[in-house]
Amino acid sequence: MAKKSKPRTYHHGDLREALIAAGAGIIESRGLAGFTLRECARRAGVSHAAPRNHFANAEELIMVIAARGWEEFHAALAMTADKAGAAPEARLAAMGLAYVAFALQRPGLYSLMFRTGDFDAVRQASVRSSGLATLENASSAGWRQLVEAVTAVTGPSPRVELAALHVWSLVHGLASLSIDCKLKDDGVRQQALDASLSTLAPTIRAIAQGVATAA
Amino acid sequence: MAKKSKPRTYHHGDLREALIAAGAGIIESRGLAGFTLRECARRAGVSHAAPRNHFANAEELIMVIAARGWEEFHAALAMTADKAGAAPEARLAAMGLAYVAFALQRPGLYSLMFRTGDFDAVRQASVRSSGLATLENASSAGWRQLVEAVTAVTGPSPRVELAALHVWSLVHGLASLSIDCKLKDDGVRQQALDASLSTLAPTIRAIAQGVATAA
DNA sequence: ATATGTATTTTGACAATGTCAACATTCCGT
DNA sequence: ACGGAATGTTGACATTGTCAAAATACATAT
Repeated sequence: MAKKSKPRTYHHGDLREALIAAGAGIIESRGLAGFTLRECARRAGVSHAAPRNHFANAEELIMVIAARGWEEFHAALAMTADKAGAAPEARLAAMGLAYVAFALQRPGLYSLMFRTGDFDAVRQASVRSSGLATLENASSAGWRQLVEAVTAVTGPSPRVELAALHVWSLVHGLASLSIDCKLKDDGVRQQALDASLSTLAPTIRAIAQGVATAA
Repeated sequence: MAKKSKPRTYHHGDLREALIAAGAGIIESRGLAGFTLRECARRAGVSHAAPRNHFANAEELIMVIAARGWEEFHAALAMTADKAGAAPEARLAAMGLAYVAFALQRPGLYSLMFRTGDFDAVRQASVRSSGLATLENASSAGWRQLVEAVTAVTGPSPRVELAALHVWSLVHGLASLSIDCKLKDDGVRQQALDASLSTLAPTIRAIAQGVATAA
């Protein structure tokens, strides 16, 4: 009498994953504001207090979902980086495109990933939630990935991180503006993204070298 | 028996403004997640259902607070633009600094302003809430302001809006990353902002002209 | 294989919240 | 001064997150 096709470990199949999936679905369709622990339980076919055995509170489940988002995100970017050739500039541009594409394909998840979370409250209760440690791991792994791609373009420099931050701000800003409906037109967004990415290489070289580009 | 020192118009002083102020205070201190209509009422010293006479629902009050945020934001940027000299590049850089400064000084309000809101649901009930129309007004006024400042640097071009979008993405991205704690170090942020702004002029000229900058 | 302990789930409860309807109070124009 | 309209209060209801206690299914030791 498990849910469907998962006569897994215990009583009900593995509820933990079911709850994560349910929560992710809610967040994708209705956004974080529509997230409800009881609705997750309903979708998983269990009683309203069942989630408590797997997550100390609602916030913890949300954080685990965010961590999964980071993992997926990181994996998508890594795949893009692999597929793209070795040409540094093209690779960086491809990653920028993939970045924004991911954000627009899963706006709810992406927004959640960047939400100011109550990390401390969660760490306190995160002994059992193995997925939580990966949140900062996946996040910082993505950052290293970006720094690497930028370094390939600029060459080594103590200011590479500033250049990488420039790139990150640019793509994150464009993605956020698009998601938050401040930028509605798809065509304009595509043009803006292309334009920004095509001018990226000289800019980050200038930042890495610590001088302004020549006008 | 009004609240404190405002024997204003009606029964209780003007509750509308008191609720807006209370809500803004909550959002600044505890974030949008900590916002509660009943807490607003408490802070204003009225009963829990009193807000209903001024706002159809909680969302409407939130939207009005966001609209006020946009007005303040727009005013702050306009003042900066006025103070800065006529030199286009310096003016644009000053606006960028002011932009990020505002976002960091009022992170709760700034985040709220960029939240994906349920505009339609509010418009439906926004007959009486005069402040709501200003939300999109102030937002688009800020946009025009930015396009103008960018045009002053690039000269007129059909692609000016793409360049302006580049600038907006950059500062919004940096501000968002800072607020969301993905960028913790203040010194690094300041350096990154300086670096990005100092390379801005050539980049947006390149975008406006539709060609990549020379490497 | 059976008994016992443990992990998991359910049930029931409580406080807090948003929203509504009915009622009470205050204000304003006539 | 009076009556209607604006404003505020009270009480209620459904929903939610969280907790404690009881009930259930599983796993392991014997």
